[in-house]
Amino acid sequence: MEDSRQISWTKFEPVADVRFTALDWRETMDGGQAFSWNSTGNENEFEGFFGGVAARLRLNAEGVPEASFPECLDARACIPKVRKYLDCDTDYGKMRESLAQTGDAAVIKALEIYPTLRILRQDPAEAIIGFICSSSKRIIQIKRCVRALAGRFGEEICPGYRALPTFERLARADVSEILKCGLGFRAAYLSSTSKKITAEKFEAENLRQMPYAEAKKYLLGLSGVGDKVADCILLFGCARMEAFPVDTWVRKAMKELYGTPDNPQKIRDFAARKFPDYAGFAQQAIFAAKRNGLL
DNA sequence: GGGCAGGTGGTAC
DNA sequence: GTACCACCTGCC
Repeated sequence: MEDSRQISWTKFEPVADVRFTALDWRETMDGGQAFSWNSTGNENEFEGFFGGVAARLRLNAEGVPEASFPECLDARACIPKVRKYLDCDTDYGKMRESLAQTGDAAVIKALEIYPTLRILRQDPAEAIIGFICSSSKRIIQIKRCVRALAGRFGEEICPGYRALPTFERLARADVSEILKCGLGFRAAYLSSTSKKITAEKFEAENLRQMPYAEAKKYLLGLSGVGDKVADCILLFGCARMEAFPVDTWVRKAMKELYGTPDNPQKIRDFAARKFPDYAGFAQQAIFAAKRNGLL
């Protein structure tokens, strides 16, 4: 984003008739769902990209999300994309009601703390890239990798602004080039996965339609994608609310809250039973609350 | 300066 | 099936 100041931006305008609390907004944009957003320094304002769109997103005084775009983009065409990205057309009421019906104290309290939390609808392909980078890394480091990959291999969206690269482009790249983006041992994973997807002509978008089990099985066949990363891709890249990514923090939190054994498979089974259909959304709320010391 | 991080894959029982 | 441990790199 270092060049972004050189381009001019359109006026901020509302994205949709939805509201976020400031806490929920920051949690949604900067809580580990996506890695392409960075704070602009202004309160509750982020700058980044998704798909072929670069944008600045912020919350206005009423809690309504607003967007601004580089002038080279057609803002009229971008607004609906942002609306979709923020999952504004999904009614979260039903999901929340279903989770409240479980009577689980932790999820009920977490949903009260985060009354307007949403799950971003990222591209599956972007989620695959982001979460392959994520293993054993902190969010700040993952963001750097993602930004470097875009800078080095991505198509230009606007001068100084690049999208995340396609798998075709990454498949052509030498691993040593990918390494320069700070991926470390994940560079080989990303290279191998890009080559596999390109060779098979697999469309990551298909993951959205595939049955959950089938989509997960496919993802597990990719290099650098294990259970946790596969579930992150399914939850944040395919809006599959039943996906329940189990990382070290979730393991700890689940043990504390429910006394679950320290076994990812058992934790997933437990969550699926406890929160039918929406385990992933429940986790996002519970885990955010836990991580921020609010639960 | 050593330990460890929002895991995965390979190997050894 | 389950239990380790190496793997890059950067930050504490």
